[in-house]
Order: sequence, then structure tokens, then C-alpha cells
Amino acid sequence: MNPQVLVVEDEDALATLLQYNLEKEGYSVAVARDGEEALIQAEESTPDLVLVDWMLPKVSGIEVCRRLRGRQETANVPIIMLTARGEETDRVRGLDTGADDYVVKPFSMTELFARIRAVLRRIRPGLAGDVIEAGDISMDRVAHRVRRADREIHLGPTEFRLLDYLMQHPGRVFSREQLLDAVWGSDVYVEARTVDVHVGRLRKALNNKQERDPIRTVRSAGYAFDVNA
Amino acid sequence: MNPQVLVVEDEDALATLLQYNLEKEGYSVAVARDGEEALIQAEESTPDLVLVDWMLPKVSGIEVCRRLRGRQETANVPIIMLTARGEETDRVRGLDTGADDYVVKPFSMTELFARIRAVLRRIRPGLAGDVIEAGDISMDRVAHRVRRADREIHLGPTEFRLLDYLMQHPGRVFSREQLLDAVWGSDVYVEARTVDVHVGRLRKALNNKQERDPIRTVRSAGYAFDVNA
DNA sequence: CAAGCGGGCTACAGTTTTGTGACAACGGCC
DNA sequence: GGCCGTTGTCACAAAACTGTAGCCCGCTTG
Repeated sequence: MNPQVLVVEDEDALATLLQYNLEKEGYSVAVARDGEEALIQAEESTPDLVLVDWMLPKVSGIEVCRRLRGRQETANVPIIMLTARGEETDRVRGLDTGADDYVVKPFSMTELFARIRAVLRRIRPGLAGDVIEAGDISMDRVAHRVRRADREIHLGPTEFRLLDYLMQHPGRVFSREQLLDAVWGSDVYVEARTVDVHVGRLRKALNNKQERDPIRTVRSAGYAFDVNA
Repeated sequence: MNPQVLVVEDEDALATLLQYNLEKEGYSVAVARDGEEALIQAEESTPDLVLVDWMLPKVSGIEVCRRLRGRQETANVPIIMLTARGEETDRVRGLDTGADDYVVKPFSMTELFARIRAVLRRIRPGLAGDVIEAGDISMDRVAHRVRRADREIHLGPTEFRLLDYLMQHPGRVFSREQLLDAVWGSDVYVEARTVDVHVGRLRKALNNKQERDPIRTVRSAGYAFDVNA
């Protein structure tokens, strides 16, 4: 079900970071340390997406690209290149060789996720995870629409992102600080209690009378989105 | 409560083996002998995980996958495929169709359990990770939930931490002072008797009538959480 | 057996935490 | 500029939780 991502990266720290964050985002991740390994792994279990570093030992990123493209089974697997600043002029070559997109290091996870979704959407619509459903609530991240039990729910941008984040991790409790980080951004400063207000607004928008409130308050801990009926 | 696993396997010996071991591991297991039965059962009681054999009479494993995915209620239920060696090239098709993982026969129970935990953690966090179980009590620290015998137990923050601590060290007796240190924090000062009150509250919340009290009072020593069956 | 200790339980008042309506600031957009 | 939807804060009310004292009971001990 989850998109399989093959990460090709020789630098341990980055590889681990990518794996950790991608898995948290809901992807299944395999890591290859060099181009050779990458080709073998790609053959064994065709991934839905390949993230490949430009600079690699043994077989370069470009070469990995070319070979993946050259092989019948992997010819259409989308590829995103990771390039360091300064290699930018090579972008062209990267794209020429068959990469679908590139990201310049250093990049934020958020940006990377956006690119991944974009590429998946283009190449493999349906795998991008554009629609999240939970109970009678469905949220379309492309169309920016939320509906509950067949009626359209109007949400402000912040409420939308908040619900998005909560639904991404159903059942899990997040502290106000975590939510601020994830939804507002780690750079802006807002009162923790602001989260309460937005949760309140979200609830009001989401819940008809008689409908179960999907957002659970956990006293002195935070909030969670509960799936279940 | 325990994750519900639906095993779809036509070979009797393997089905029984799986059921036996899964139940021992703490899952609730239902078995379907063929794909048709599987779809009916999945509809009746939405499982938390489906284990499906690749080769099945009537409706193939792949087809079961596809149909489960196609149906609203079961669209997000994680699926693990059981494939025989030699069908390996078909993995791709399996994953494409919507399986979240596959295990190649013959497999060890240990490996299977690891995969199950991994998949559950990925898809349904809270069903796999960070859960402590003891007898019919389970506590999920990520979701911040406690349940006993299928019913949700509501605990205040302190009660939650107290139970958490006791369950971490089952059988061991803690003095009131130790509990104050561990649960309240070594910096705050509260009466030792306060522990009694919280233990009382915890007991009241936890124990239905007729249920065995899992918290044991050790006179002039303290309290302990007893596992027992 | 009486006194004393230890612990279960309840009541309650004080605190902390959360829900919410009001409001002013802001940024688009006619 | 004026209108409108959105946002972050505040202040206050409501709800939930907490610690302590007090009372009672059973068991221990001398």
C-alpha cells in the first residue's frame, strides 16, 4: 500500500535522516549505500520512487539514473536527484539523464516531501497520498477540500494544515508545542494556547450536532485525532 | 484491545500454526480458508491486519488485496502477503496491488512477527509500538490510552503516569517514597499518603466489579503491579 | 483485649488546564 | 479606502484534577 522509496545515499547521517523522516511520513524505505547496491535493490523490488544522491562511490548518481531508465522494469520509476550546491550547473545533465526532479542540498524535509508528492502525483497518480480518509471524514490535499459525511467542510488554511497533520498520524497525541512546530513552523513564535483556539475552530467546523468529535483532548498532554467510530 | 488479524490461508497446517502462534503473541485471530470467505469476514469485522496467502482457491491473494483496497472500510487495512519461493518475481505485482509487505515461505514466526509489528507501526501507530500489556490491561503511551478487557479506561495525568510506572516494573514493590520520586518527581514535595489516594483512584478506574485488582498492597512496604493471568 | 499502626475511602477546597467568545490586527480584493 | 475572511491573544468561565485531612476498619502487638 505505502509507496516504496529507495534511497541511494552513501553518507550515513543523511541516509538515516531520510529514512527516519520518510517512514514517519508513511513511506516504506530501503537504503542503498552505493550505486551498485542501488541497482540490485531496484531490481529485486521495484520501488515506486528513487531518491538518489548525485555523488556516489562506484557508480555515480547519473549512471544509476541511466541504468534504471535503461532497464525495462524500472524505466518508468520516478527519480529525484539530490545535488549539492555548486553542482547546480549539472542539473541539466541530471534531468537529461532521466531524473524527474532534483533537490538542492541542504533542503528541508518539508520541501522534499512536497517534491516527492509532486513527482508521484505526476507519474503515479494515486500513490501520492493526496486523499486521506478516516471514518466519514475525507480530505483531499490537492483540491484542498474536506468533507464529512457527504457535506463540504470549509476550513481556513491553518485549520486545514492542522487537520492534515493530525490525520497523518491518527491516534497519536501531540503536545501543543509539537503541533506548533509541525503546523505553524518551527521558526514562528505563537502562544501555545493558540493551538487550543484553532482546535476549537476546527471542531466547530467539523462536528455537526450529534457527530462524534474526532479530536481527543488529552489533559496536560495535547490533542490526538481518533479514527474509530 | 488486541489487534485483530485475519489470516487467509487454505493450507490447514499452516493456518492452524499461524493462528496458534499469533494468539500466543497477543493477537486476536480469525481464519478464512479462501478468498471469498476472506472478503466476507473482512467486511463483517474490519480487521487491523490481513495476512493473505498468495495462492488461494477461488479468489487469488492478489484479487483479495485489490478488493479489500477497493472497499471503503477496508481500504486502509494493512496487508501482508505470504508468497512461496519462486513466486518472488511476482512481488512487484503484490506490492503494486496494495500489499504493504510480503514474507517468503518458509518463514520463521519471529520474522513474521517483526514484519507485522513493522507494518502496524507504520500504518496504525499505536497498535504496535509503545504498548505495554499485562493480562487484560493494555496501555498505549503514544496514543495515551489505557484499556482493560475491551473498554476504554479514562485516567487523569497522574494516574496515567503511576500506572505506567508500575506496569514498567511488574511484580516489584515500591515504597510510597519511591513512587513519589518516580511519578511525581524528586523535586516536588507531597505527603506520602497522597500515593494511597491515587492508587485508590487508579483502582476504582481500573477495576470493574468482579475483576481482579492488579495492584497489590504490601503492608508497611508499598504497592506493586501484579501481572498474573 | 486494648492500643496503635497502616491503609482504604470520602469530602472538599484549591489549582491547573481547557473551552470559548470577543477583539484588534492583518492582508487581499474590489 | 472599506469590506471580508483569517489569525493570534486575552480574559473569563467551565471542567478536570490534585493534595490533604479526617474517619473508619482490620490487623498487629504487647
